Amino acid sequence: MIDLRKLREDENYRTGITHKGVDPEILDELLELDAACRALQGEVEQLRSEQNRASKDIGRASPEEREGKINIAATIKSKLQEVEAEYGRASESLSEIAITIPNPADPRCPTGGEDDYEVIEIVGEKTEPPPMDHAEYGEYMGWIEIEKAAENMGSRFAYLMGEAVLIEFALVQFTLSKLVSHGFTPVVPPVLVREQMMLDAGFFPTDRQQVYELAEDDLFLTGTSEVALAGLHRGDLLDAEDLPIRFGGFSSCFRREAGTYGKDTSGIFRVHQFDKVEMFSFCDPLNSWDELENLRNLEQEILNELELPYRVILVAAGDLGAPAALKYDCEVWLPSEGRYRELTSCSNYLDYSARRMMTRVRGDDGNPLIHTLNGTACAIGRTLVFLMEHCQQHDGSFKVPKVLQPFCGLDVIPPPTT
RNA sequence: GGAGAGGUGGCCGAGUCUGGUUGAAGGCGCUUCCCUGCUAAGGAAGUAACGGGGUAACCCCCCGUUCGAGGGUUCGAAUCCCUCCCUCUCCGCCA
Repeated sequence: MIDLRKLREDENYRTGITHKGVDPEILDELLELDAACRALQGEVEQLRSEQNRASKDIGRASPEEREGKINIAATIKSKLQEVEAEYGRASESLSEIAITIPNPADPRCPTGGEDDYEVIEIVGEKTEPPPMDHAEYGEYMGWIEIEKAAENMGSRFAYLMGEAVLIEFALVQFTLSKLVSHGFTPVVPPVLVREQMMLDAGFFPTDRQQVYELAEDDLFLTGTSEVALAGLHRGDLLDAEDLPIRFGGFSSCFRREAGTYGKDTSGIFRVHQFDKVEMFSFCDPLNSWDELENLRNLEQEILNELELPYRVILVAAGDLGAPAALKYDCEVWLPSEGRYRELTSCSNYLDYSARRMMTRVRGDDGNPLIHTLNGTACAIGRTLVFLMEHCQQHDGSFKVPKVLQPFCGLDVIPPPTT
């Protein structure tokens, strides 16, 4: 959730929000409600103070005096109840709007939408399309079973099979061991969370239609382990010397992919379920921007070691998710499509999620909210897509990237003999 | 799924039956000071968070909220009532 005080005091904060495409009128409305709320809060608190005094007075009073004093307190109470009801209504409509306001975009974000990204860095060479795209190759190698998945589960599901599974686990081991060496604690988090968790992590209400819901149990399947990881320090007051606290979460991820009809329909580029290793950092607000660069460096290191050609872009304000203030995407060259496609990303949420989570750091001058950051270490399914195209040899064999070989015991996987 | 017990400040733990200066005894821990050749022991004081407001600003002051969460009863709730969440014990079931 955004910082209402900053919104009314800091012009830059406001423009950061409008850059995300929020109508300024909504912000004005919000500020009016906020002012009204605070005024009412003052009234309520003053009346409550009077009432508290009156009640305490009754406790001290002699039995003869009580009747009269109770009457006095009762009239204060009825007045209080009126104002309280009004305040309740006001603050409810305030938070109803406030929760929908995205975190302001950082000034470094390019303005505009999806196509207005800024290219930061290009690594490696664009390559020619291989004989088969990943979907064809996956079927050829017996790694991806889509037809049976479609019959059993519907569209956008796949069985991952054979050596692809070994490579998946090699990717997990490879990235997790790298993260551990950088001070990340590995986590296998629950993938079902309560609605409150979704709200507090900053995913609801904006992304609600992307999430699978188990209505019977008021639980939601997470689209990324980030959601559960964010809750790992709910309500905690942390010591600065313990920060940053870094977690590497491994989990399956579930996405409804609503509104993507017709997009990426072949293969496993975009499916309802995939596995992912995610980085998450609880960071001192003083150096969260450095931490973002750390996460980006790690992502690039992983791509470098997998020998994938990619570019890094700075995502434009209008294309950021609600909680992100700044986001880098690493886009890998997909030869069959002749374009870069998103594989990993990292972003700084600043205090947007921490505000609802009430995760703070002990300070000399108050206890400020910590900053949370997250980044993809390895989106496994999609990484396999890129590997299937880049490591595919002309004889149909698959050359396992060097860094993965120790983790799966494979170097060159021959094509099927039949 | 069935039966029972319980959730109080950084931690432990009273208070709940019998509602009233209880933001909450006591202990531990922590901070500062004193004592001590050093350490240990001992003595003194302090020690929650969040929100709103005052102030040029604050280490300052005022007010409010918080005893798992949300409602209710009452002039007044940690204490009484309802709903929910969580933890523990026993039984059942189970990877």
